[in-house]
Amino acid sequence: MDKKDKIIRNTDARRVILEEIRRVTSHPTADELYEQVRKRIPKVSLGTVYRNLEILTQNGKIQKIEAGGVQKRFDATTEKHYHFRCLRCGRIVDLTSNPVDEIDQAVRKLAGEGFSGYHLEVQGFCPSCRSVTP
Amino acid sequence: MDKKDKIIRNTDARRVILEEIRRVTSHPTADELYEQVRKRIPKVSLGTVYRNLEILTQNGKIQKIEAGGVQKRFDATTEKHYHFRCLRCGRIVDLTSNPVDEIDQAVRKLAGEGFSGYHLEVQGFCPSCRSVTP
DNA sequence: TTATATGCAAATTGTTTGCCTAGGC
DNA sequence: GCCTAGGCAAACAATTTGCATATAA
Repeated sequence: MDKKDKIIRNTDARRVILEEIRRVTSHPTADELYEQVRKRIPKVSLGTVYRNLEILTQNGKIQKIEAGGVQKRFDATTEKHYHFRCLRCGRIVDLTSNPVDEIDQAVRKLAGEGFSGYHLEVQGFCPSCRSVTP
Repeated sequence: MDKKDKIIRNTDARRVILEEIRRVTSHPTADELYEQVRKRIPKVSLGTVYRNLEILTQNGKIQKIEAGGVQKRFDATTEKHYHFRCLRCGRIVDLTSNPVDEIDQAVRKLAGEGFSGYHLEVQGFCPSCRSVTP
């Protein structure tokens, strides 16, 4: 039996976590959710919340907002450009091709003028990671 | 004297950190830089690297790639949409207006087809944070 | 000389994991 | 009954901070 065929049980904690995240539009953090869930299941643990958020994400029920990655990275280039992050090795490369203005315009159309900047991160597998076993 | 007028000294550590980050295009993490800097200033400390990266970022000499934020956030909406993150309070709101396809297209033009997804995060101050003291 | 910067270590913060028990199917 | 999930606490990883000393200006 494949690892992905593991049976996903329908537990209280899991159901309540999903309900609570669906109740709000605030994009809660793990421990904001923990606080909410605790009102309904007082003995739930933070570990359970993290484990279930991970599982729900794997199953496409929710999404983890995960631009960024674990460690912060630094960039000597301060001009506008975009980033490609490899989902396997974590490497970041610059995307410097031309549609900068195009994206700029679309973002402006989307967000108005009340913003100070934006960050576009394209994700996928970099060439060297694409050539190894999945 | 304003806090921002603090005199920035020209120290060895600071200069070497900046040189090292400029020497590469790999968007190093703090401890990758620490390893590099250590080759030239063996007794440098990781704390110094972090402190200087922060200062260099404040001064616009480098940029911290900081989509994300410290804690991960979760989203019950799995359809494509974008996020606005308030730089003061950290709140995230969805940007769901229409130029989704426009941005999609521009990203495709930018990155080709070899990607699995992307994340657009617009940053600024949200209305309630805009109305309090800077 | 004096305020800024550093080294070092300890503290914090966010997240993950091991282990043993509970509970869904 | 078996195997996935949960609780709890300890382990981890990344980053920040306090404090005494060093150093640029």
